[in-house]
Amino acid sequence: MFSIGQLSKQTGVKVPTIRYYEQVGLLVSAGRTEGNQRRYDKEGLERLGFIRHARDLGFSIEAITALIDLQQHPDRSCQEATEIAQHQLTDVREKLLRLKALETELVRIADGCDGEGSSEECYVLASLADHEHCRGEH
Amino acid sequence: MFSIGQLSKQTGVKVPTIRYYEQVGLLVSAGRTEGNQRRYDKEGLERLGFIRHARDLGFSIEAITALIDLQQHPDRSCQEATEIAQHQLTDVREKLLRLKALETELVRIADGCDGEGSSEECYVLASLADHEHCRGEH
DNA sequence: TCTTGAAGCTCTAGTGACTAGAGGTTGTAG
DNA sequence: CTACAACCTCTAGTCACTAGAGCTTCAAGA
Ligand SMILES: [Zn+2]
Ligand SMILES: [Zn+2]
Ligand SMILES: [Zn+2]
Ligand SMILES: [Zn+2]
Repeated sequence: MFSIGQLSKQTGVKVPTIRYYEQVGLLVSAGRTEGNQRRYDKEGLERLGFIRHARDLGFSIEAITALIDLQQHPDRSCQEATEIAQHQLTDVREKLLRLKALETELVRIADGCDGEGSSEECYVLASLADHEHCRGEH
Repeated sequence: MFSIGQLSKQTGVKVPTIRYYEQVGLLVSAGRTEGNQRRYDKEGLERLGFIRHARDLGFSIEAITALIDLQQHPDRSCQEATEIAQHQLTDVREKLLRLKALETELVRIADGCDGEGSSEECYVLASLADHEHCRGEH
């Protein structure tokens, strides 16, 4: 049995975050001591590892809840799991596209001024004031 | 003079968002009617355009506040403006790197299962359970 | 057995940048 | 003059935590 602190150390998830996961129904402790402290077993440790890894990959709490739910029913089809993963991939790709567009514009904007003039004639400020300066959409 | 709704239409910023910008000190109306409704002048319209564009480029409210502050003092050096832009660019690039790593792993994960098996033997779930499956860091 | 202090507990509130809704008031076109 | 769209303020909700107050428990050393 592990205390919440030991769980935290082993997974790299902060203690208040673990309590938060319990609050939203993602991870319940195996039980409590007489003094009301949480105790976890190996299963809890593994589940927190799963949560941690999925969060690191950007999955939402809601998605992770669904995935764990699926994991608890080994005989169910995993179709939903692939759908969730596909959705997450789509999401990441959309963000990538957006950020690439931003990067292009920001390079132009940031490199357009050496910061040695007055703010009146600053290319950074002028670029922000008018999207017409931009090369593309974003 | 424009009403808040007209300002909203011209800039594409929603009415409650404009009120929110006022609340955080970004955009104050030129005045109020007898009946307490906001009225904006051309300057307000331009400033909201600036805010909108900067937000679209991912700048934080705090950064935009500093940029507008600078804009109000045409004789000041624009060094801070370039610093803010550079910082934003760095930020975007960090996010890009992270998302690219995520994309790589998610492609592998999502393509690793056709969703037709049982959740027990699902590659998606197995990959989430163990970072060892991952090709790189993320 | 006692003491001490790290670690645990609950509860509330704050973060960023909005968004939604309730419940009431004003502006304006017909 | 009457409708009603648009406006007003205020509170609360979103997401995934994070911080802090004020208290209790656990475990190791004396
Ligand atoms: Zn400049
Ligand atoms: Zn632009
Ligand atoms: Zn599968
Ligand atoms: Zn991984």
